[in-house]
Amino acid sequence: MFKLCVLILVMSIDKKEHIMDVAVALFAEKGYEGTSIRDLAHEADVNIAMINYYFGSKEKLFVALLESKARYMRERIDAVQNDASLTELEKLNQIIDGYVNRFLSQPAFHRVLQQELLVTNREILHQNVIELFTKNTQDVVSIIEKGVRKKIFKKVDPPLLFASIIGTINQVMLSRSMCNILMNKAPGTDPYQDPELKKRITQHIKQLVQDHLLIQPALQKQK
Amino acid sequence: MFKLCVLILVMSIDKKEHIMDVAVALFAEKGYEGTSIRDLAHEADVNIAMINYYFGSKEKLFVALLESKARYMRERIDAVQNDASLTELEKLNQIIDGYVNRFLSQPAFHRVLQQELLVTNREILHQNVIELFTKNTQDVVSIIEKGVRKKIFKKVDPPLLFASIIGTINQVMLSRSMCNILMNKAPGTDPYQDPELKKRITQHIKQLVQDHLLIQPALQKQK
DNA sequence: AAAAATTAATTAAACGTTTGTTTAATTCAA
DNA sequence: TTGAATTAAACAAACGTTTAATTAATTTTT
Repeated sequence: MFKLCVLILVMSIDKKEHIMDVAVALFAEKGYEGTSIRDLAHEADVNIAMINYYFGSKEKLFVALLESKARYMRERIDAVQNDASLTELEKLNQIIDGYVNRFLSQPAFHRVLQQELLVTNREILHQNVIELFTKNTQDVVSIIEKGVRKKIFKKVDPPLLFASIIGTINQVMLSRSMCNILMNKAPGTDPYQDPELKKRITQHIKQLVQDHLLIQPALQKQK
Repeated sequence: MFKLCVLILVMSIDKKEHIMDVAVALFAEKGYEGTSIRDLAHEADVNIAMINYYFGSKEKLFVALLESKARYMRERIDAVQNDASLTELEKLNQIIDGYVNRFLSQPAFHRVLQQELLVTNREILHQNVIELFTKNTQDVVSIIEKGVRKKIFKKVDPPLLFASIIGTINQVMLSRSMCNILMNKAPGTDPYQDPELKKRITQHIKQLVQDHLLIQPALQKQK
């Protein structure tokens, strides 16, 4: 009874968004192809026809969903990059903070994105995400290279270091049960809710990057 | 004409394996749900009914495929772990070599595995892979912890360091185009064929881990 | 302000495809 | 001649989508 009331309230605000929210959750759980419109309609408590009425088709719903939620990805690194008052390491640290925050704040959507990237065939998203990723990679790489030129950083493999940063976060988010194992939590719980997790991940990555980059880590630590 | 001959030759050796090989390639490209039995039959040049004749069902084919190919994952770390003649760092280095070799040697199957892990719903594989992953995580973690106790390693976050190792490889293999960007290659080429890639990844990860773990990296390097 | 007209939202039912699977007949090999 | 391998055809179920009818909301007219 209470659930019904909440549902009606939520739906009255914006039915389209309600459908999209349910879609993200279902796609994350079953995959895009694995989720039928009937599943979605039932779970969102709307008629099957409403989905095509609002979005046109299943694929268009998917695209709408991506464009709506992917905005949090588009926030570029420009701001950080052009801030002259920051050292290269500080820039990297801020970028790490940004990625961890964004990725962990929307685990379901993140999962949908990852799924889509692993399906080479479907071109809808691939192109867009790749493009964004290219830009981000180049930005981070150029920051690292600048640090290397300044002799602040050791000579490293910049693109692969970027892969390590992103890859660490992705790995933690790959599977809920995997995350629970990594975090030494009970198998059933939802690890992404824990604010401690975010802190732990950022700390680890920052330390990892710092150790890898700085020529005299001991000295830097003291400052 | 030549292609047809090769196909017949390959099929005559073992038709079941031929179907499974084509299935891995298709699943990797389109996903399990996105690949129809008709797709698969056409691509493998066999009758649709043959797939059910050999495997019983689409799902059983999938399980057979996983069990057949996943063996390369099951090769445990025991051998390395119990070798007393190796230092903790050397053990980690060997483990890194092992993961990079195994993951990069079968990129298509690796992609299928990753896809499956991202689908929370389907339980077929999840349980098995999780179980294996747990064991491997614990093994690597205990090696790191031993190094910490021996005061060879700094006090780090062992499970997250493991996540960084695996995550880096996974990140590189997430998308062919992404890998080409990371490797600064032409967009069309297949990066996983390049033997230089394997070398570069292992080198990077080993250096990353070493920098993160060793208390005096400068001294260690000289030895 | 009430009634009528118009537009939007919602529904159940049916549409044509495609899905995985099975059948029954046929070819092949032992 | 017997059993396995292979085929084309048909199967029911599920898929995304559309239709036509109905209800709700909004605007226009009186």
